[in-house]
Amino acid sequence: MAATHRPSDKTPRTERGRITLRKLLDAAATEFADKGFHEASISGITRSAGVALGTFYTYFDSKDAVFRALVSDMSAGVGKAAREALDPSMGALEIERAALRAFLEFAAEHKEIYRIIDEAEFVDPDSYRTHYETIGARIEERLRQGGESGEFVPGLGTPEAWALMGMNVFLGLRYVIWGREGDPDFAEIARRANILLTQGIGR
Amino acid sequence: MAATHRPSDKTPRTERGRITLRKLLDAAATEFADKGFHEASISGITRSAGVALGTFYTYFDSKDAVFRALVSDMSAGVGKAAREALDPSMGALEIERAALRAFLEFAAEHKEIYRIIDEAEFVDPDSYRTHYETIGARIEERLRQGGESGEFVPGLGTPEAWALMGMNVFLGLRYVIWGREGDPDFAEIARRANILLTQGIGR
DNA sequence: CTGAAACCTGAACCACCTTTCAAGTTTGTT
DNA sequence: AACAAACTTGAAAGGTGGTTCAGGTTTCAG
Repeated sequence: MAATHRPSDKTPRTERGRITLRKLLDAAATEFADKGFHEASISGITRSAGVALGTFYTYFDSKDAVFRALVSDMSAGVGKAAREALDPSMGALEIERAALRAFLEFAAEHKEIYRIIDEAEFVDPDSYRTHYETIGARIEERLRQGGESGEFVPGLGTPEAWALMGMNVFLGLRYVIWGREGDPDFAEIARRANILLTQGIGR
Repeated sequence: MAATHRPSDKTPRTERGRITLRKLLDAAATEFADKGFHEASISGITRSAGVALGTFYTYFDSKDAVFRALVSDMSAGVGKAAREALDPSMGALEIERAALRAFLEFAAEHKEIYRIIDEAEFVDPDSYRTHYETIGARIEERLRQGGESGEFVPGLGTPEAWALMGMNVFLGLRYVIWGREGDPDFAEIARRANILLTQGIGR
């Protein structure tokens, strides 16, 4: 079962324990998203979870441990959301447009997740890297399939996958996290990105 | 002159002062890059600069202030490097390839800079945002000019500029910061990204 | 019902670090 | 030479917040 980072098993054994753990995780997600890892405090987390300070250590070994648990949960959540938005009956091109649109919508819905995953670059670099390498590999596989079906040019690989992923992430940064009054909507962004991706910008 | 964030003028007035300031900035860059903002300590910075702890506060108001000074210096450094690599006599397409290649080479040469700028997202969000918005605006302007000259399709704007910037940043992350044995070299990466950008991946 | 394991509590411990400051040294100008 | 301003020093103040722990309460199997 969802083994944490190291053998110390703090899995709750009673219903009460499971409820407390959930309250702590939710409170931690909010606290980390609001204040960032270092400004966040265990006492803030336990206060907003409504439990005593010491209770935290019944479920986690350290502040780092709860952060890692969150990143791993959330990274899985992103993957799940992406998978659910994609339908293998769609054409390869359509899949990429749908993937970007789903990504933007998911990010808008869960901005707190994105702040936490981004901060993992500094708090828990391994998780951060794994997160992007997993997504990158998935994109690369889609490009390969598009190449086989003849919808994409053949020979697409890792560089193209990372380029596409970077496109998507930065469009998310600009239009979701930093969105401005009067910005085009997500569908329009996905459409323009898709044109760029398919036809390029050259004449 | 490089005014810091707030009026407190700590600019050195003697040669000795300028030397000490430089030693502190260099030491701070290394310390922040190695350990990250929060793990880094003022005493670590002054120790590696070879000055007493208190000397730090002759030149900076706080730990945040030295970090801000570094981000602002480095952001300017990136811009300068980019400008120097580009020659207006090149065609629009060639400019984009040269820009990416210069970016990758600069990043390889100054990995510490990139960790610091990335961490600014959490330590000094305004600088971080300004950094990317400035670069984004510059790219957008190049796309517009390429559109006017007929080398690019017309109507390119902010979304395309951010998509292109994201491509470049993620290729840097993957091939410079996380580079692996057997990866293609920067010229090859820039070439493939350029093809993607120009012709797209559609058939 | 009963006892052991699970869970909860919060004061106190403790390690660490930023920032201050009063006293000393060096630099540059008159 | 002489003085003021610039600069340096490092001990200590002052805060913060992660982590521990001994003692109390709740849960649940037998």
